[in-house]
Amino acid sequence: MQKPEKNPDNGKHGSDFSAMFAALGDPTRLAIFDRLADGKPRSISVLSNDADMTRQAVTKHLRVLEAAGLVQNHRVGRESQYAFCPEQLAEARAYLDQVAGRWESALMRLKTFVEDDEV
Amino acid sequence: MQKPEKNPDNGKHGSDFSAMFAALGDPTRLAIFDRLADGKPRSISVLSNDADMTRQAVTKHLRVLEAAGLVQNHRVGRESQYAFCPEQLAEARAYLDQVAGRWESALMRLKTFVEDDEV
DNA sequence: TCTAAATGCAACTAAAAAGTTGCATATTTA
DNA sequence: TAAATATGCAACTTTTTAGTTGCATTTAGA
Repeated sequence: MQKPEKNPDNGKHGSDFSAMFAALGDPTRLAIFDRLADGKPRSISVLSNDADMTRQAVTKHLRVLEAAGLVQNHRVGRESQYAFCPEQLAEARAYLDQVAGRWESALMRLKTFVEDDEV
Repeated sequence: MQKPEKNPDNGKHGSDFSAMFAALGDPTRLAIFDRLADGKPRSISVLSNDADMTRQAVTKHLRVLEAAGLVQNHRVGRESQYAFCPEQLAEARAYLDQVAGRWESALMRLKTFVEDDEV
């Protein structure tokens, strides 16, 4: 069987969100993101100190988080500080809320249907 | 520089959540998950019909979602139906809410600090 | 100014993920 | 029962990701 290639449409639902979830989908990155949630910006060196990997690896992770819009970077002196960035987090939450909402609605419709059927 | 290996501790924060985010971090999987949120179980064939890839690829994606606890599977006759599973979604939402809460608290403390300083 | 600290860049390796293909098996249904 | 449908398993290729290493550059400080 060959590659089907059916969908000529694009855009729609949460296809954009997958990149953000992917960014959070690595334990190291999630740990960094979690840590930065206290609002204090931290340099690459500081963030590397308690990671079990090299500074370069941490740098790459930070760039992935930055590309996903989850953290922001700005250079101060010789160091590069990364800080929490709440907008994308809000988007992710809104998306998951929306999915959960659809699920709840579906449940509700089912319940109503069953009740109507029982009368 | 060698592998640092600093952290002998384990567990704590959101390290478990990274697997779930990783499961949602693929566009195909997120699309499937999103689609199943209407509560209707669907067979592998049905889900494969509008994916631009083979049935086997979709099967693998479904197993990843299942391993993450995001969907459930049960065999009916010759077909294998996958259905939405809300528990893990709730966990993800709760986790993101908690992170957002920490961020808000940090903001609040900063605001208070600045105001106190201005008096 | 000379050195140490913080980072960047590029090339590389290794491992995991995504996807395909071919074939076998179970289940409907004509 | 024979054909068609739905799936499973295993081997394989390709692409991406995670991580390291070596070296160059920039900045802070003694």
